[in-house]
Amino acid sequence: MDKSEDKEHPKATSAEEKAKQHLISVGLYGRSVSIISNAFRLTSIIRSYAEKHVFKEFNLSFSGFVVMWVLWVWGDLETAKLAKNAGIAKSTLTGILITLEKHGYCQRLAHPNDARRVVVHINKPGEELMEKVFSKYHKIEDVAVSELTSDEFETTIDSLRTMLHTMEEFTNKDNS
Amino acid sequence: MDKSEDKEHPKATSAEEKAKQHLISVGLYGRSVSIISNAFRLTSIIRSYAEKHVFKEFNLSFSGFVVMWVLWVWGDLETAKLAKNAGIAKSTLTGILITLEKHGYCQRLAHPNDARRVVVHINKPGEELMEKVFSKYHKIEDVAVSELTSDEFETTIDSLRTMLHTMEEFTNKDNS
DNA sequence: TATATTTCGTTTGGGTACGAATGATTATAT
DNA sequence: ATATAATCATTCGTACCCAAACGAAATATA
Repeated sequence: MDKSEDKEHPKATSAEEKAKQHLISVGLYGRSVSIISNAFRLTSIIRSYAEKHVFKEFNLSFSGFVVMWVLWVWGDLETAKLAKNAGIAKSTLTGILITLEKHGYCQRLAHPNDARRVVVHINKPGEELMEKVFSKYHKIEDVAVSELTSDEFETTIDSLRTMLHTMEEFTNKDNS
Repeated sequence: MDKSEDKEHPKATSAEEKAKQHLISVGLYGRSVSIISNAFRLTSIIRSYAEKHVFKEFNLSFSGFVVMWVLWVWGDLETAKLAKNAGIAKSTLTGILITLEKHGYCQRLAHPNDARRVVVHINKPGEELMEKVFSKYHKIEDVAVSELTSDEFETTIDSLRTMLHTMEEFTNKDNS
């Protein structure tokens, strides 16, 4: 990783510059635009690349991967918590679980005490899948950060955690 | 914006810590995980909040917003370029344009020289929409970055641009 | 012990989302 | 000129995505 301190600032893309000029012209430009919209573009490009070059050969959608990832990390989970951790609606999870079960990656189990609830369990094929898929996916993450300096790397980790924490606090306020 | 240099590093969420411990246990932990997965979580939370609290009242999906945003910034655009700039497939754009046209936000026009092509034009209601929607949406962006120090802010802008540029180069290589 | 109320996962309906096949149009080759 | 190839947006089939409605089961109220 490059450690030089006089590294050039990366130029904004033409799309970013075009957007900025337009927003200035209508009096709506603010600096936060550059951060958030570039974060969206970055995650979008990583997602579509991973879908095409990693997930596809394992019959996984991006959300299917995220669901498996949560199960892999947390172990058995009820559907409500699984959906929340995966960032999708309960109703969406139902369909994704149908697909994942079809491939034998996980299975739904009856809750011992409550017949309404369902516990989702990752199967052995699912665990073996995740070891393969994650190590492939992780290489893309490594590429993405490969040009960052050490300082940029550490500062950006902190910034993303801070922004995440700010938004989690903010979005929890109107749920109460 | 806080400028103190001895600011506490934000703690990782329990999800991030749990994931890290699991990845260490299977020998797959790498530092880039923290950046990219937190970027995904951040954009996901901003997206769903904006969908619920901003876009919904204007009958806009997130992708509908992005399409309108591209039209607003770039002006008239052929469908292929519009889809590419919006980060969606051409076939997806067809459906989104049907929805947007239904609300009168934009319209398809015949290309003057080539009957195969279609030019998409933002209508006046669409422009008025974007001024209202964007200023509301932008407030969310401002909230997201509100706890960053000036240094974090500037460094993170650079980092995101660098990562975006790295991934654009990387993903263009296998298209050739 | 009936009967509301709450709390679950699932179904439903409308709208994305993609790649592949389609059909219409233009460009190129014979 | 006529056949072939290339290039468009759209349609198709499958999967995702959400909110709201649903039905089953657990809990609270009477």
